[in-house]
Amino acid sequence: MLKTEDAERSAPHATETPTDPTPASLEFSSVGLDPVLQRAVADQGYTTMTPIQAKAIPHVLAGRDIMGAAQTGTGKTAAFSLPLLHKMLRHENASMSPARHPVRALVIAPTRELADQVAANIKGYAAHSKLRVAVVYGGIDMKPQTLELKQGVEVLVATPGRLLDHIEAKNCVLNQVEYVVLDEADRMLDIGFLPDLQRILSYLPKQRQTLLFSATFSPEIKRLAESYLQNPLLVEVARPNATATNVEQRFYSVATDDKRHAVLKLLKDRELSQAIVFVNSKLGCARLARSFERDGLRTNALHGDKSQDERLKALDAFKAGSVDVLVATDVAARGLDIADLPAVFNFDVPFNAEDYVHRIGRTGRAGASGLAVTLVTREDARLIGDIEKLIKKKIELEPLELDDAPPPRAYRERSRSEAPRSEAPAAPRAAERSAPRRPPGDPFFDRPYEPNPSAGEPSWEKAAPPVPVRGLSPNIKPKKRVAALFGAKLPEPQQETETN
DNA sequence: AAAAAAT
Repeated sequence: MLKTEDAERSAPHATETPTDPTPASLEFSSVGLDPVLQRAVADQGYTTMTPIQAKAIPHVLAGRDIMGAAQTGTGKTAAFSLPLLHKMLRHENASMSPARHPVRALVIAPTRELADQVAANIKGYAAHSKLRVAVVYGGIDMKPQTLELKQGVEVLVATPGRLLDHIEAKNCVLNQVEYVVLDEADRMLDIGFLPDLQRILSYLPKQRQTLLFSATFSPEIKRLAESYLQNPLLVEVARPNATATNVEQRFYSVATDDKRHAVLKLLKDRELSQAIVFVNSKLGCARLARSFERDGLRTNALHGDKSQDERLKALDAFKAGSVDVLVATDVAARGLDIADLPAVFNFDVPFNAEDYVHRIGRTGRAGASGLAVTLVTREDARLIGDIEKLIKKKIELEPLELDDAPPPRAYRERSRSEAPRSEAPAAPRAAERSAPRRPPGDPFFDRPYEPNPSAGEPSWEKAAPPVPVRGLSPNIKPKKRVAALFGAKLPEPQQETETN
């Protein structure tokens, strides 16, 4: 969410929706939220809505099913949680017995950390109300969660696996859920999550309001999503898959063996106080983190093979500034809100272009500026082409001049206790002394993708027209549709039973 | 070529 002065900087590239009840102004006070919520919003210093909030809140209040697309870091969580909380406060469910405590709103997220964060935000908005907000996810003891659920919660935030555990253990009652939100909806609907998601949805009433939010929506996912929505409305304030304009995106062509060196050099040259370095595999993540540690950087690894305790600690330490470099897999790609993060590195080019958008969305949040560096090897040409097409921006590959010296050892000399964290890492002396013998490297390959307007390909400036959301075509079953979408086989039913 | 999410 943006504060007043920031709001104008990220003016909406509005895609008008015909039935759009645009609020009178961008002030939170103009949409008539319950005073209890307005107070909570004010507590956090917010007065002005972001574009996605201004556009989505009236429709959510009006009870519409929504597919919401807006760039990363523009306040999607508040866009759905404030109006839902408002409705829950206004409409006390008279039929519900006070002895039972049915969940009324369910929010599902793709990672534990994101579920945690979303729950924390919603708790903030609900702070002055009596609504109870809980979060459940795997990797930690189930008992405290069970206890909390049994005492009753109105808003439940969850990751899919643990939620199913609780459902099947009858720890929570979901047959009176009125509102469902899929955060990072395109991820929740992808092949890996879909079976769990479908099972969860099968426990919910058909009659409900469903909200889908993400910064990225492929046309295929949009179509699939329709089958879970009733008379849905597409709310978008930027072309889907758009990257934030306040993030400087650089692409350097480097040799695989030079990548580590390149990160160290750029950290120094750009005087970056902190950065997330994304890698594609858990093993690579652990190795790179260890290597940075040997170079004297304060480093943590964050990936799915770490214990939940370690994961949370790594994230907290990074947020607190006691760690400079967080090496992470795509577990950290989506949704995480790390205030004032100056830079994101793609040590590996992500396999999915969508993940590129989400990764770099960790910087430049709430209108701040950010730097996104992607290291590109010759094997990555196709992936870069995919990204170019997705974000509809021309990608200029640049050479990166590396010193011939070995990766800087001067980092080692920097003691952990000295050197305030705002200071840039110490200069690598060896690197400074030796003249660069390597000539400035040429990009390894030609431009991977040039738009061809005569072939109907979009030009960089012109955003693709918004895709209208139409009704579900009833003759295609969602499962089949997914199989068709991905050209892949769905998990065989036997595979599930085999695991016992 | 992978990661994530239950144990």
